[in-house]
Amino acid sequence: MTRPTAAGSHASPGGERRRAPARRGQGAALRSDILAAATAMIARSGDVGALTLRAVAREVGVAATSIYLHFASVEDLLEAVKNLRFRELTDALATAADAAGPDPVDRVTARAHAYVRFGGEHPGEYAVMFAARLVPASGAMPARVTIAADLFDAIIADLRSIPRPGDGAMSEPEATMVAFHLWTALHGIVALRMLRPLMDWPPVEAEVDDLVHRLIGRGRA
Amino acid sequence: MTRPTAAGSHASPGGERRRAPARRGQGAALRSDILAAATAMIARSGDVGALTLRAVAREVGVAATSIYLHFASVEDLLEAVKNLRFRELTDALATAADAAGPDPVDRVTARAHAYVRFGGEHPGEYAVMFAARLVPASGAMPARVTIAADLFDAIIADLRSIPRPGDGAMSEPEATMVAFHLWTALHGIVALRMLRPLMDWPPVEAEVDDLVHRLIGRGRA
DNA sequence: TGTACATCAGTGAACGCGCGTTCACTGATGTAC
DNA sequence: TGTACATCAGTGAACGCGCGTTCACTGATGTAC
Repeated sequence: MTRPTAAGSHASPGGERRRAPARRGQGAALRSDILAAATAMIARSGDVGALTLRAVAREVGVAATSIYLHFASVEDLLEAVKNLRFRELTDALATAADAAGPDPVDRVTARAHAYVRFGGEHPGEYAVMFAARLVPASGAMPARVTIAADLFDAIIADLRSIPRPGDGAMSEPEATMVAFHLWTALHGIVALRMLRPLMDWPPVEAEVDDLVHRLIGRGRA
Repeated sequence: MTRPTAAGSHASPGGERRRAPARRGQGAALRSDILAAATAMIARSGDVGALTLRAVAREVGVAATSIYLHFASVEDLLEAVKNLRFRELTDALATAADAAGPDPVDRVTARAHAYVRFGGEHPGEYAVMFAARLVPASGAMPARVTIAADLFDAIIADLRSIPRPGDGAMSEPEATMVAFHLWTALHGIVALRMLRPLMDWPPVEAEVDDLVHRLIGRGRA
């Protein structure tokens, strides 16, 4: 049986799929192919160390050196993947809050559920987004930090507009503290469920609901 | 200047320290030397991938093959290190609870502080303890799981003995849920402070105190 | 309309490195006779 | 008291592998004249 040749690629003697060169002016297409392949590999492994330049090149069906046409190094590529996924996460939270309507408790709860849903559905990507060397290579703040700051402010604003009869609204310091609690606790939920899949965790929706209610100072649901 | 030769070791032509062979019957000494070196390397890097058999052998001052005298593989060695550190963490929590006296809120709070203190003081080891392949290599439960289960039960017992005037003690399901909240939130605090050292986090003691009070249903401290 | 040339989108061989693991070997030190 | 031997605690060379990165090169395609 002769192998059919897919449009835009052909089988090499070794059997690997080889990507057809882009048309003139379409060189940037390789860049997104590389990003997509790197993301797929990360999604599978959840391991920063498993993302090697040569493995990405193999996955894309391109010479290892071709990666350098678009990324200066493996770290560069990894940083680009992280930023894309980070944007995706913040977008998911914003969308969830919008869909939840005007009630601040609903909005905060919706974001919390969206956060753990993202982590649960993209464990490998989530792990890599938050993976880091203990000693960071450069002291520069990545772009995603400011994106996260906006999100943080939006959550604090929602927390402060929660009506608490007889107790008054949250102060800014209190809301900030609760926002930190939310983030750390949700990260813990995602991370530990990922790292300890054999534990019998409570149902995740119930856990998040109960957590949010306790943190914002309401009684159990 | 002739190099002085340390007791129990001598300098090789290459300049590396070389460990003197153990005396007869003392072969197990190498095992603890290997564990100590592996722990030190992990403490420095916080990265499972950085722990290579050859690097450990270099650190100990021994031939790479000598590792095999005590560990079947790198994974074996890593597992041994993890179990040691895990025992250390659970011991620290038990000690903190004992020192806190009989009040259940004090005991839970003391354990929470001990947890984040352990993580803050041993970030590399903590990271490795909770590092895992996304797909675990073997389906077998490590020994540390049962240790953790005992600790979990102790915390649940403390939570259930917290007096709540007018509300009654926590039910077992409620206490279990709160124990999960505590663990995930504390893990989040340790992990995110480690992974995002440039963020301006709140003072950790205040964060933990506030978190514990919210989770157990008391007002702010 | 032709054609020389510049540019684009890559390729392929080679480098030196550190890795886990194997294999047969080596000294020193106890111990049985 | 000697001495042969077993055991202990390692060693050292070698293997094949995948890695990041370098370097000079190659076709195809557009474009100026």
